[in-house]
Amino acid sequence: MGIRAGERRDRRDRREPSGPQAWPTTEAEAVALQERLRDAADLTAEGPAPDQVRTVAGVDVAYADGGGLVAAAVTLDAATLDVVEESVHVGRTDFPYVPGLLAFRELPSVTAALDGLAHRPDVIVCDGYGIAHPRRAGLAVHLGVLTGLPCFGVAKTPFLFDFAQPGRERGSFSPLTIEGEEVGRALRTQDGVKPVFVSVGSGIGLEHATALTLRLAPTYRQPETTRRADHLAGRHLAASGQG
DNA sequence: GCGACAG
DNA sequence: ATCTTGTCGC
Repeated sequence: MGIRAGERRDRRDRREPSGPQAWPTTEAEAVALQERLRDAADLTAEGPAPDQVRTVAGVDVAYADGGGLVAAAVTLDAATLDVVEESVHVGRTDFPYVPGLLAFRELPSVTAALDGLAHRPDVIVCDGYGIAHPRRAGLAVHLGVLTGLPCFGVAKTPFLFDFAQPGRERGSFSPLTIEGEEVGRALRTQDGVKPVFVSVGSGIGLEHATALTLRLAPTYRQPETTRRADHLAGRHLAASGQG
């Protein structure tokens, strides 16, 4: 039944042998890995400007009861926003949702879905945070390091940072800060709607991540990458019985 | 010490 | 995340 938030489990309780690359199964191991990933992220690259991005992939996960899940990856043409290809992975997770450790719950299945794509996208957009994270190692940092691709996050709700409301017009933004350090932006993608929260993961700077997010969200609050992946995962979960 | 806390 | 109907507005 997996571990629960706040629960510890020592080595001999694991079912999998503990190799050097073993995926963490306890909170302590997960935190230790994040502290190494934080240093492996490329936070200096400007990354591709929107005009240089040909394809961009969105990833998301839909959950059933008991740990069952469907991860989806959808690649879009960055210029037209047409779907180029889709991939789903039906699996499960035993890692619980713990704020700050979301990557350990979602990424194994997300990477499996990405592996199902025939072509590597130029950029990946996550549903969650990058460096706007207590250890600067959110989902997008983790996935960027794992894939070696430019990666950033677009989240829907605030996490652990300070920010002021941006102007009401599409394109307005304000900084997300942690102890005075800028870790992302609250970005208004449509006039008068709640802002989304953009933070880089690895291999792309905040300027390009912001510009690409706006380009990916011409009509709705969330970028089309996230919407497409969200819908694909949900559709597939419903079709596969559970939900 | 007790909450709050991406999805 | 997920559970869920109608409803206000363009």
